Amino acid sequence: MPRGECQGQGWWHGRFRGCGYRLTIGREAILDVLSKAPGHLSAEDIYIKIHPGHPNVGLTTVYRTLDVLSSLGMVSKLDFGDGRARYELAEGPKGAHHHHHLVCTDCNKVIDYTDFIDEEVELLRETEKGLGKKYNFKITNHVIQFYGLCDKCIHKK
Amino acid sequence: MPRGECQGQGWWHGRFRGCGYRLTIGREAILDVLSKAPGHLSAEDIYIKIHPGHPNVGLTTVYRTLDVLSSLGMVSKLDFGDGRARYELAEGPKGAHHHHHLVCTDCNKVIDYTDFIDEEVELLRETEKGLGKKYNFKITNHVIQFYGLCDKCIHKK
DNA sequence: TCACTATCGAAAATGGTTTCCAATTTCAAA
DNA sequence: TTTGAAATTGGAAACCATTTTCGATAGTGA
Repeated sequence: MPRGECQGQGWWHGRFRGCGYRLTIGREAILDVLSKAPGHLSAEDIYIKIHPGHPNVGLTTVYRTLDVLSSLGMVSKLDFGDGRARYELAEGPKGAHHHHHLVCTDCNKVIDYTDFIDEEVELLRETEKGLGKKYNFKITNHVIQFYGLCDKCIHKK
Repeated sequence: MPRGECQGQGWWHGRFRGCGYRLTIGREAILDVLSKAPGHLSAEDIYIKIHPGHPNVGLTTVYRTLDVLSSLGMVSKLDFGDGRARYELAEGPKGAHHHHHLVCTDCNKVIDYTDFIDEEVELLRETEKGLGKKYNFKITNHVIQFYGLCDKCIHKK
């Protein structure tokens, strides 16, 4: 994961070139899938979705690209505890679709919630600022997840 | 992970028995290590710490026990994104040592912070309540983590 | 004592992710 | 154009934390 730094603004194509990366067919295809499918795709999900139209894009490339996208801050890598990373397009803490996650520890169902987001984000922003200063961290991302049992799994046995 | 349900109160010994589990030497040793060492131990860390005094407790057992402890809510399973789970004794959202995490995505250094915890916890409690009701979730845990670059890694090229 | 489980450790298997490598593509400078 | 260095690629093999399997042992209640 070289050339990590480069959190500029701008988007997609320009962003890539500006950081010395090339926006190739494969990468575009991956971004395309991510922007169309509703969140939480695993590397394999993406690979499978891409394969019909781009049979020559390998799983390795998907992983590599997700890594790059992630280091550019364009994609968020999520972990719901099932041993398989998920990815979703990042939209910044103030983006219209910003959400947090509610994860069932039994069936691994994931609910995106946006309720309370405003309050959370506000608090988070302050916290981020304070922590960044105190610990000399350059904070780029946050994860808020609630774990528990979903409707079905509470009653299931 | 059988017999999942059993989030009673009480602690340790009584808690085990009450749920049909046995509190064996190995399990006690694991709880002991967790309660003494400062948080964030991986399964292997625990295995290594235990081994001198309990050479007959295998890594498998450590994993199994952590699983049980986790399902009993006595231990929190953490993920810092380095592909290796960490565990720490759970203390409940209101526990004296409750903290959240600040993770460097470059060197994987983890800082426990307690600043802002009060505000966070308060908001969290409300959110938890609201979400639980709205989505019919029985929320048992939450994760709040900030990711970024630590002091050293910002400047390290 | 007698079943009936829970539990055990070691070894093997699993499976997501990374690494390796040789071939290909891209792009800017000549 | 041509050219060469750097970026990128796919496939196979490696990696490695975690799980599963399996046969054996130990607790527990009757």
